[in-house]
Amino acid sequence: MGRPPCCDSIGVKKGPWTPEEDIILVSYIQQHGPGNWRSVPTSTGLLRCSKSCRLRWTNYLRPGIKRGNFTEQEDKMIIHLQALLGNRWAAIASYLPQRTDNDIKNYWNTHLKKRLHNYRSNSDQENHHHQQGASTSSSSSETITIAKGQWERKLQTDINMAKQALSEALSLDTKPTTSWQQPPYTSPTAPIDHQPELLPPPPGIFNPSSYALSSENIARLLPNWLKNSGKSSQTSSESIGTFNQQFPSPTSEGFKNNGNSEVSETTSLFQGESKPNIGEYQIPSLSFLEKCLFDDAAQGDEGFMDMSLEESDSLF
DNA sequence: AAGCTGCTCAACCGCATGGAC
DNA sequence: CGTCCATGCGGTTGAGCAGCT
Repeated sequence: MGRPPCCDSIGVKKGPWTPEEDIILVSYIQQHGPGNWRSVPTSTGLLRCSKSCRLRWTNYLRPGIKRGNFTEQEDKMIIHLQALLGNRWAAIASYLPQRTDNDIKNYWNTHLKKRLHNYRSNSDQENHHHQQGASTSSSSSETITIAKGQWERKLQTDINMAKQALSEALSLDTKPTTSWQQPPYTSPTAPIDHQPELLPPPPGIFNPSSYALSSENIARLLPNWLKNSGKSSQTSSESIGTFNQQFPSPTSEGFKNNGNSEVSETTSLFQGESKPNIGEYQIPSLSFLEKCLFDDAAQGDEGFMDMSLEESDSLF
C-alpha cells in the first residue's frame, strides 16, 4: 500500500485551470511568494490540492516561461543534455532558460525522440551498406582509434556549441523575445504602434480547452485585473512597474538554482531582495558541463558517444 | 459530413528526497 | 535514529485537436 494520493480529499477540483483560478493563484503568489504550497489552497480558497497549485505555477504561470517554438539551438542542447544526463528533465531545464522541465520532457517525447530514432535507423542502414562495401583489410582496432579521434574533435565542437548556446541564452537579457511578453489578450482596436493594453478575458470568452494555449501567461493580466477589481490603489503603470520588479525579466529569472531548487530562487524574487543578478545564481558552469562531458567520455558513455554534434546537426 | 487515427501537451500520480522534530 | 511532512521529479494519462479516409 502506497501513500494515499494527496488530492483524495472530497471537493478537490481536477482538470484544466480556469482564468479565475489562475488569477487567484498568481495574486496570492505575488503577495506571499511561491512556496508553502500546503497553505495555498486554504489561504486562497482554491479547490485545488497544493501539488496542483505548485505545478500550475511552475509549469505555466511562472514569469519568464517561453512556450513552444523550440529553436534548433534548443533542440541541440536538449539532445546533447539528454544524452549526457539521461531523463533528468529538471537538470536539463536548468541549462535551458525559460523552459520548464515538463515542457522539455514533452518536447523530447513527442518530437526529438522520434526524430532521433528515425535518424538512427537511417544511419544504421547506411552503416550496414558501408560495412558490406568496405574492404575487410582494416582491423577493428584501427577503426576504433580513428573513431575515437574523430569523436574527440566532435566533443570539442560540442563544447564550443554548448558555450555558444549558453552565451546566446545569457545575451537574451538585453534582447528579450520571450513569448510571455506578448500580451495574452490585447484590444482588437489597439493601434499596432502602441503598447497593447492588457485586457482581462472578455466575459464568456473562456474556453477550457483553448485557454491554456491562448493565454501565454496569466501573470500579465494581474496588474490590470487588480486595478479593475479595485484591489490595488496603484496606477496601471505603477502596478506594472511593481509587478515587473517582482517578476523580473525572463532570463534573469530563468536559471534555476542548480536545477532543482526553484523555490529558493523564486522566493528570493518575491521577498524584495535586490533584483537578481544572473551571476548570483548557481548556474551550472561551462567548466562543469565540460567536466561532465569529459567524464562521460572517459567512462565511454554510449548514449553520448552515439550522438555527436555533427550527428545532431544532420537532424536539422 | 462523419468516423477514425495519431499527435500534442497540460495535468495527474506516485515515488524520492530532504528537512524538521 | 526514526517518523512525519512538504516539496521535487519523472512517468503516464487523457482531452482536445488536426489530418486523413
